[in-house]
This record gives sequence, C-alpha cells and structure tokens, in this order.
Amino acid sequence: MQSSTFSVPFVFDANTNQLSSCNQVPDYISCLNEEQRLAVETTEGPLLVLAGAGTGKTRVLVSRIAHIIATTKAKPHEILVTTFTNKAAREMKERVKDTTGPVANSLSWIGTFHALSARILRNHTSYVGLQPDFAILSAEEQVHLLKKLIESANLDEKRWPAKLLASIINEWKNKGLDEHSISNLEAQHYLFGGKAKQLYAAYQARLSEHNAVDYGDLLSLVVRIWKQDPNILAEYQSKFRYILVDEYQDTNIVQYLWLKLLAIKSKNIACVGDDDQSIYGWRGAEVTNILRFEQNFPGAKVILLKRNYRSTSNILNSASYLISHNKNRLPKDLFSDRVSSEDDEKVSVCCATSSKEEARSIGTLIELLRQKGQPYSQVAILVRTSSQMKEFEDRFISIGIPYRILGGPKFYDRAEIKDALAYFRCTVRPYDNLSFERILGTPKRGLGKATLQKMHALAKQEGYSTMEAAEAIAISSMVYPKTRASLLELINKLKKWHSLACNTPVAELSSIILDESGYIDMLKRESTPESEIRLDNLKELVRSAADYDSLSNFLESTALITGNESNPSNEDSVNIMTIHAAKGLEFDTVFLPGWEEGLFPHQRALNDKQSGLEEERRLAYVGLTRARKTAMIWFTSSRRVQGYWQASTPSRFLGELSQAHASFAAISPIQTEISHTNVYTQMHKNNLLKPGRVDSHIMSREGSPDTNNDLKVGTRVFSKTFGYGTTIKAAGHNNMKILFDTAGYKTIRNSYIEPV
DNA sequence: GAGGAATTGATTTTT
DNA sequence: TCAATTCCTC
Repeated sequence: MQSSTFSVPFVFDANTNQLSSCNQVPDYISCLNEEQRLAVETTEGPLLVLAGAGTGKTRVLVSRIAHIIATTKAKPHEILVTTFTNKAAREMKERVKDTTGPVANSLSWIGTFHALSARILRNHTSYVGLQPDFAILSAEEQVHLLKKLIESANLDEKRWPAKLLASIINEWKNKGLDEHSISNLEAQHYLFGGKAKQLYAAYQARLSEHNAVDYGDLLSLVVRIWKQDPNILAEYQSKFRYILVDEYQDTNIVQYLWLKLLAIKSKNIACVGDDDQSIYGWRGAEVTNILRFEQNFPGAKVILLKRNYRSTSNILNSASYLISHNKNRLPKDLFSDRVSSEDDEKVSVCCATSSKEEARSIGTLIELLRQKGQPYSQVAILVRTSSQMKEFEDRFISIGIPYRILGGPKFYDRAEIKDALAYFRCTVRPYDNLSFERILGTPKRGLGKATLQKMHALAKQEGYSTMEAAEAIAISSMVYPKTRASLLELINKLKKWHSLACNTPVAELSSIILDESGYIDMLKRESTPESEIRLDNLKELVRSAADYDSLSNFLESTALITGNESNPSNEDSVNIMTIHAAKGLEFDTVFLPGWEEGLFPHQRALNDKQSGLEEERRLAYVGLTRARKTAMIWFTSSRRVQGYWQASTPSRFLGELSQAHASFAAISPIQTEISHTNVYTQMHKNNLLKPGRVDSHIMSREGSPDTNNDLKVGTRVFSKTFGYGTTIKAAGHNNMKILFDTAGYKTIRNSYIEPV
C-alpha cells in the first residue's frame, strides 16, 4: 500500500479544549483511493465499510479519525473506537499519531469493549451492587470457581465438567440473555438438568460476595445500566459523538446491543469488517451482526472496499473462488492492485507422505528461498491446530532454521507470573480465596490438600474467607504444630506486605514480596535453564510494575491486558502460528500445511453442522490471503493424529480452489529441486479429483468398537494404510506395535488392522 | 505430603 | 504420542 509519510500537526489544548491549525486540507486524503475516500469522508450517519482482505481497513479507520477531528467540531475525547485486542488499540493509536500528530494523545476512548466497559462501569458501581474496586475474574478463575461450586453441590465432576458449565454461562452472557433464559439452552438441559440454574445462581452470588465480575458481566452490566437508566444512557450518548468499530464481524450480541444503545442518538457509527474473515464464531462472534447491519441501523450507508493491495491476483482469485462456496455471506468482487507479472505465481498444492516429510520438504523450500534472498521473517507457516507446530520445530531445530512461535504461551499465562500475581493479589485483597489457594503450596512449605480441606470446612462453617479460616487454624490445635507454624509464618508475611502496600513504591514492594515469599529462592535452587527464564520473567514483571502508582492499579491493568508480544527476538526467523493468530498479518511467502479432511476442515467443526464448515472455509480464506507473493498448500497421505496413524484424504477445500489460479500438478521452479515429492503420483493415489471423501471408520476414533483384542505377538496382519506387517508387542489396551513390510514400525489401533 | 506410576484425553483463544 | 492429571504408595 502507499507509503507516504506525512504529518498533520494538530494541536489540542486540553485547558481550552481547543484544536488549532486544522483548517488546512489534510494530506491523509490524497493517498486514499476513491472507495476509501468515500468511506473516510462520509462522517455523518451509520456506515458499514465492508472491506475485503488486504484492502486497507486500518488506514480507513485512521484517516477517518483524522478527518473527523479536522472537519467536524468533535474533540478527540468525544470519539470512541473499539478494537479487537489491546494490541490493535495500541497500534491504531500509534498510526493516528503518525497522521494527526500530538492530538492522538487526547484520543482517550480507544480500546477493547471490555476495557471501555470496565471504565464506564467503575462510575456506576453502586447501581449494580458493586464496590468501585471490583475485581475482574479471568477465564481460568471462572472455571476454578465453578469447579468448587460443582464439588460443593456434590455433583460428579466427570459428568458435570466445570469447563462446559463455564462455556454455557459465557455463551449465554455473550448473547445478552438473563438468568431466566438459562433453562432454554439446550446443552445445559441434558447435561446439567435442573442443576444448571442453581449452579449459576450460586456462581453469581459468589461473584458479588467477592465484589467481582466476569468478562461477560463487564459488558452486560453496562448494557443493563444503560437500559434501566435513560439519564445515564443520555450522558454517554452525548459524550461520544462519533463511534468507530474495527473488526465488526467479530462482535457478539451484547456488543451489538452496547453499540446500538450508544449510537442510537448521534447515529454516527462507522463499522469496519469483513464477513469472510469471521473466524471467532466458536467464542460468540455473531456474523449476523455484519450481515444485517442495514436493518439494524436504518439509513446505513454501505461501502465496499474491493481493491486489494496485498496479494497477487492468483492468490486473491484462488481465495475468492474458495470463499464463494459459502452460502451465508455478502458477495464481493475483489481485484488485485498488483500488476500481473512473471512473479505472479499460481497457488501450489503439494503432497507429502507424512507430517515428517511435510516438515522436511517445507524446511528445504525455506532454505532455498533464503538462498534466493528471501528473509526468514517474510516466511510464515500457518497451521490449523497448534499440535501441528511440533513437527516443524523439531525439523527446524535439527537443520538450524531460526523460527519463532507467535501466539504461543502468553506472558501473563506463565506459571511464575500467575504465581507472582496471586501473591500480589493476596497482599492487596485478603479475601481473594482463589489467589490464596494458589500460593499456599508454592513454594513448598508443607501445606497441601489436607490443610486446605480443613480450611474449607471451617470457612464454610463459620462463613470465613479462606485466609480467615487459615488464620483460625494457625492458632488452633486442628493441625500439627509444624503445619501451624508454617501457616502462621505465611499469614504474618501477607499482613506485613499489606501494611507496606500504601507507602512503598510498587516495584520495590513487589520485589520484597517475591523475595520474602521464598519464590525467588525456590527458582534459584532449581538452577535449570528453565528456571533462569522464569527469574527473568519475574524481573520483567517487577519492571513493568514500576509504571503504576499502586499495586492495586497494577493488578487492575493485568486483568484486562494480556501481554501477547511474543518473544521479541530481533533475529531473522520463520514465523510459525495458527491461522487464527495470523489474522491481520501478511507475509511474502505462506505455507499452509495439513489440508486434510478431519484436520482442515477440522472434524469437530464438521460435526457441528453447516455453519461449522463455513467457518472453516473462512479460516482457509484468511490463511490464503495472508500471502503477498507465494502461497503453498500441503497435505499428507497419512498422519499421526493423537498418537494413531491415520490415512488421510485431501481437504475438500483443495477441490474448491480455482483451477486457473492454483497448480495441482505443475511444479514451480523451486519445487523441481525437491526430488522426493512426487506430486503426480500422490494426487492420483489420494484421489484428489474427488476431494472430500472421508473414510469415516478411519477418521473417527470412536467409529468402530475395538475388535481384535486377542491379537498375539508375531501375527501377520494387514492395514489399509500400511499394508502387510507383523505384530511386535501390545501397546496399551487396544494398540499394537507392528513392523510393516514397507512402512517400518508403527503403533496403531487394533481396529485398524486385521489378521491375515 | 511428596514422588512415582497409571490413566486419560487431546481445535481455534481474547477479554 | 505425549503431556497433564489423578492414583497410589511410602
């Protein structure tokens, strides 16, 4: 896309609330194409910008913010912008700064729905029976809490999994339903029976006891306040004169209600999104929001961005043809801005015999690309499931290709960070039971299950918090003196830190806590490379704590911000990530391995009716459109899934690529250098002309009952995948290690082989 | 309560 | 297969 660097020097004086030097015709307009300019200049009334992949969505939003500030009388703090992640919000703010100058600093309402809602909710806590310092429950804590409630309701955890209950509650909150509708949810009906409603009531009661909300509440409470009190709503309606929404296809129903209430007065709502890139349906995103925009916001203008600046026409056309197989979408006609030339390669489809070979071939290709001057960082491997990553890691380590995994374990997900935060939270809020239970046994101090059980019993009996119960036990004779002393020591430390909290700098306080708790010592004693990293992470945590003026403010920010900047190594390295994590990114070369039925589209999505398949197809579309110049799709003829070897059928999506823009058999110049990939033979062998044929008994693990349990060692057997072989030894209940005549040693399910 | 053995169960993931 | 969890023993 155009790379003009310019700056419109707006100055916003917060004292006088005046914006100066904004009467010049700003330059940001001139670098937009006609479609984009229309989207930027239509500042009044509801607007939907339907932007295909690579059409400059963010540029439109950024320019629009600049335009609104320049041409209307709106102040930056009267503009509300929602983004999908915190990271996107930061990046958007940076880009606005590049375009409008220092005025971006006054753009204070830009962030995720959750972050914005938390701010709004803090002003009206009494309205919904909360204290202003309410805590925000993380997903993990939510499951933990539900687990405990299920336990105390004497339900069998195996049959009533907390995770399932959590997903039901979340789904239902995302849909903006209230407690009366929980009984309508099909899933809870047969899984939880009448108990779900009780469990939910207990859950919500526990939340308010703890002065906490979960992520769903954050939004729905704001919606509830706005619905119930017209005065409060009116206040926000006039406060936010312009509303901009990024990634509109990923909003859920509550977020729609939220926007609708807020925008109903000014009608100045502009949403940017692409229905074809909606890949988060499984967590509540509602594509219908974008499909029905014109009905939901009467008088809406819809602008389609069709000019794609990213991909070559072969890639774009393949992707467009693929996505045209979806029924539930708004048709678009994207065209590539790139002048077709010799390096407009077709999308190539290649086959390997196993995931190992797949990784080996792709590794070789990457090395060749590198020799031809392509930096590693311009190469991405986009997988459907994270389990596919390991094969590539192994291979890359052995041949020395530097790589990085994006969207891997997040900083705040690391055990040591969570432990540290749990210590901090106990210090600040002594009634935080979850955190207290987390720190009890880390580092080891002779406190465990038995002691915890006693605390629980006492807490329940006396209505204490866990820490109060611990204190009572520490001065009673309910436990051994050794346990008592250890417990007392912990409690005294927590009390000491609590008293330090108000007049000690945050960074100092946090390092005192980590030190005195023995946590640092524990890691130092380990002295493994692993523990070195952990110590570094803790140092990093202490460093970032220094930016806050109180420990509780620091904790507040960590509840909403998950640092997903993955290891910012400056080394030129290949990017490995899931397709989900690749959303919004682009690379010169993209490898898409594992296009096989059952893996991509994923079996779980296939079981899940038509909408599941369509979302998988959108995912394929997103994957393909990440590529600028080269896209290479791979599939294998057999793959080890969950430890078992399975014959695989090429993905039905391969048959949905446009023949004119994808080459199934034609071999690109680089590929000819790989001798062991015989595309032709494999294509025939795998019956690629009829993609989508699934051998259901092979793909599904539960498909057929396990027979052949009486197989003896040394028996000759036959497998559809590997041919003839001899059993070597039993491996677990229903598996056998077999030496195949041609395929070598494999461990497979007994049901996949038959004696001959 | 700690540590080793056995069992289980495995998309995608942000706030 | 492989990691996480639970079970079992000392």
